[in-house]
Amino acid sequence: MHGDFACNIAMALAKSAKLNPRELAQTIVNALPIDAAITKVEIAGPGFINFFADSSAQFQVISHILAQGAQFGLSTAGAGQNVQVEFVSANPTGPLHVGHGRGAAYGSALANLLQAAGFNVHREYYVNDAGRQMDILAASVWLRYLEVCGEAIAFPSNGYRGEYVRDIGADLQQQHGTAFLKPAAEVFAGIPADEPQGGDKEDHIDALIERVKLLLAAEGYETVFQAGLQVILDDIRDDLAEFGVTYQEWFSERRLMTTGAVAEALERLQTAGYLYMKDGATWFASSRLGDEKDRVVVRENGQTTYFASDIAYHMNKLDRGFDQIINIWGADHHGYIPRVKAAMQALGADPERLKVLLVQFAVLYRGEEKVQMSTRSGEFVTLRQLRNEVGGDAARFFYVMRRSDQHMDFDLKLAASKTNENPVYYVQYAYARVCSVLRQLDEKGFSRDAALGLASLERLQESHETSLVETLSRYPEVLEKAALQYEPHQLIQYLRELANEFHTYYNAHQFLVDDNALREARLALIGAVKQVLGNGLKLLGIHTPESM
RNA sequence: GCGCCCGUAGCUCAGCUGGAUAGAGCGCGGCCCUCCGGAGGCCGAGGCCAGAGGUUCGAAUCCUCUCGGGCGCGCCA
Repeated sequence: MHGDFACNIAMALAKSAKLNPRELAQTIVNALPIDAAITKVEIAGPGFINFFADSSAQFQVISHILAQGAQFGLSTAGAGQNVQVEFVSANPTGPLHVGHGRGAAYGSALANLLQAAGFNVHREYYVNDAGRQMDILAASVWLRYLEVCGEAIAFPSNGYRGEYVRDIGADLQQQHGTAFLKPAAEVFAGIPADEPQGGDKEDHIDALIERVKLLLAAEGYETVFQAGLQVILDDIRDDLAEFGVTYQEWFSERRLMTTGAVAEALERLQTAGYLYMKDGATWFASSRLGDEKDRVVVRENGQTTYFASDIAYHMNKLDRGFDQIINIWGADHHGYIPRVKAAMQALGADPERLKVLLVQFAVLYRGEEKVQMSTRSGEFVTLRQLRNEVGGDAARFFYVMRRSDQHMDFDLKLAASKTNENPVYYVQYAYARVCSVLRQLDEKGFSRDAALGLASLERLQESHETSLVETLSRYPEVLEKAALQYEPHQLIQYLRELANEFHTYYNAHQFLVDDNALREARLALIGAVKQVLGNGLKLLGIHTPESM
């Protein structure tokens, strides 16, 4: 602010010292040792102590940045702790939509940040490939398949109606011909009416699922099920990869069930005395551990619940020895946190090891107009459409630009625009501009002498230059703070600030001057700017174009 | 009804483990070198930080209440 470093200790201690803050500050200043790196100490305002650093000490950061390159800014704050970051984890029942996009951009940026801060990061996607929703998908695929085979189907109102389901049904027909064909009359015989016919859509679809399983038998059902799962999961994987989001592991919920992990988790809860029977179901006494009420883990029909899988999943995470477990969830799941923490506690683990970060939904706009979305009718904007419309860089930038735990308005028109209204290009342009200047070197017949630049840094006496150096030197602390507070948007704020200072400098001074020492010093400075912009953008998963 | 989150410039948002004159982008009104890329820069107008109390030397920041908005309260996932 007012000094290179500021200190408020005099005000904080004024009361217990029974002195007024400025007097106390003076006493402290008088007692300070002399240090060559500090040129001046001042008392200001209500009692702040401001320290001014020697400029040559400040300039050293340029040499550090250029020497360390991509390593500059990395810290060891994480001390090699193992952190698992689980994010997106959308049900594989359809393509990712824009809501998942925010979790993807945020989770991926956060994971990169944590890694840069010295944590050992494990990125994971939890695949909900078990449960009723997947059965509904399998049934939907099969019904579309029957349509392709020529059967007349009244498609259930609660089924997955998206086009992609038709495609999967058609593929199934291509690969297996009529192997799974059954007459429509047989499929629907005795099934309770669907909602449009005055029935209950849930009863209707559940009965259909039972019928599909019966008619296809276990093996046939598995084929249809896998056809749907694999196509959709591959699509999600490709989609995320194109968005710059990759994982160390895709963790299957089904695997938890088939390996007996769910049963084992329930046994452990049983042994610990947290399970009881009521109304034919098995309940977990989560209310004893801070939850609002107890939760069912085994349904009356003998099926375990999603929550039971999640208990097993978190037990598995604990067993894998992660020091920190980070779950990134949609904000609509916030009520779910206490029961998961309760489960961890019941399993004998410290619930503090789990950190749940909530991502609020983004509301889409095209200019003034709100984009309506509805999952049930299959009318939603997919992440892929978003990327096609605005580009991956703009999408990531916009998603991460705001605090993740706050609602955001996402203006597609603005994100897609290639004008100065769009903040994405602002930062990239600064990077490209430095590249452009460096290209100009040759054209102007200058040759590079990096050593001369580093030896001439004290020539950088313009106010633009000293403040740019100050901003560059802040990068490591910004990075570390953004990581430890799980707030990538702090990094974006910083990069915008750095880009702004660079653009201002660019407009105020010529870099390619005839004075060799000054020119090289300036090139060293803007080279450092380029490096820091590049390091930051890379962590955010945004490209660094050399020209635009 | 109960619980969680949020109300900061015309708009979108930073700032929130208390600190100096509350910031940025867009929009709006002026302006910018025959010179490295004008996707840039400079200047200006624009605020009772939703409202009311409280704690404190000091509150946008912490506490309480009111008003306004979002979300959650399944043997769904």
